[in-house]
Amino acid sequence: MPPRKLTPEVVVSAALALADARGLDALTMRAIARELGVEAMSLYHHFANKDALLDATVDRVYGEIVLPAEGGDWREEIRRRSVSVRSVLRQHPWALPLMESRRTPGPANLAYHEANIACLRAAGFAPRQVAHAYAVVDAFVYGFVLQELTLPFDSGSEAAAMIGEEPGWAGVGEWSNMAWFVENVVLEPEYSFDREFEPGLTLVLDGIEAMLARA
Amino acid sequence: MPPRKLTPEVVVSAALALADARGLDALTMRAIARELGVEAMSLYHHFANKDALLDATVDRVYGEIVLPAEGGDWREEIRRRSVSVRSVLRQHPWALPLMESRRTPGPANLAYHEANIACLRAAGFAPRQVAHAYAVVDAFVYGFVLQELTLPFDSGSEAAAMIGEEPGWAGVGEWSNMAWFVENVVLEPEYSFDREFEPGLTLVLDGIEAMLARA
DNA sequence: ACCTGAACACCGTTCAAGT
DNA sequence: ACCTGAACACCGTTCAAGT
Repeated sequence: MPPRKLTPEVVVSAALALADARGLDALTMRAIARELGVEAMSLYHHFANKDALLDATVDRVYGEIVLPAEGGDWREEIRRRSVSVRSVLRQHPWALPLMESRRTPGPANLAYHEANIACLRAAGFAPRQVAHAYAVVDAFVYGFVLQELTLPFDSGSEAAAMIGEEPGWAGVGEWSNMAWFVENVVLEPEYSFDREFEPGLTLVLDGIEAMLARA
Repeated sequence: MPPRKLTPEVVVSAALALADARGLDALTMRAIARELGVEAMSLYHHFANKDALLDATVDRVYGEIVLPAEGGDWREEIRRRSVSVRSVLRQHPWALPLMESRRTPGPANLAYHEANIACLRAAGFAPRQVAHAYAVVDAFVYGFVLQELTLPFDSGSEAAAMIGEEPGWAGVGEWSNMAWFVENVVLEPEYSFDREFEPGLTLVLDGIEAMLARA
């Protein structure tokens, strides 16, 4: 790495690239510094400590999310930004675990919240309706990604391989219902957990629409 | 700590208690051993490495979840287990971040999946309907807890305190919509993010019911 | 102002040694 | 079989020192 001038932005970029390439465990102060051709202690001139650097790195990830527009069709806007959240978190799978521990929202995080509230408010949602809608959509989106990232298999074929390994896994008895599920869903050639996202999101958006209609 | 006979179960109990008391960062092999009146290296006689110990500890948390019964009203069963998942994860706030990184489900985790599938199957769900319902409910529940644990404030009064600290936070301009939201929702005396759980869960369960009706 | 290098108090884990 | 103690290669972070 050429010794570019060290700024917080440059440090965060290096941290992001390192985490993407080698995972969260590899994200050490020494490793980030090495990537920048500098000593670990130099980073402390730009960030109070590692936590502050992680806060800034997480906020950079927030900055990649496509924000909903104010004044458009709220359903389409929220749908698009939900797809974007998922896509960003899949590009940086180390980021979600990190987000849970940070409690000091950065500017991009705040801008994200601002845009979402603005979108729903402009669409005529009452304050309480914004609270309900926002909570349930975000819960679904974050929770779905969390499941995706944790899943021990990505597709039917990988699941089949996993079952092949576990001796007697699909055997009747203790886990007969899982066996039934695997056989009739997971092993279907067109199955992929991925595909549960769209119908789930639609279900949630339908629910919000129904809530509006009731009011 | 009296030097009880060391077994995997005893070690996991110590790890759980330590994490509950002092958080995930305090959960080191040395600290767990100290709690048991033993040396760090003794733990390696019962677990291959720290990861294996964490796997077992996470599985113990899964074991605390109240499982849905097979044959009851699926809505009530799933509702109750969802409330239980949330309650367990709030008792062990360090567990959720940990779950994301573990990819080898333990026996309690498998039993949890088995019971959920059994419940929906017994209620007459087709395989594909089980997949949809399960994905969307779990996404909502895990995602909601994730938001709860990450939230920088727990109640309106804490939010008010936070806003008081940030100079010009509620000022118009850049974050006017957040200001509107805080004023009209967060600062309402009866508001608490907690309360979004029940309506959100109801919305999701209603959506599943509607899906069944359409089939 | 910005970066360094040695040092400190920690980690997880190895290995050979004790009982 | 089960536990120990020293050691190794790491951490984040301090501090005093360099430019």
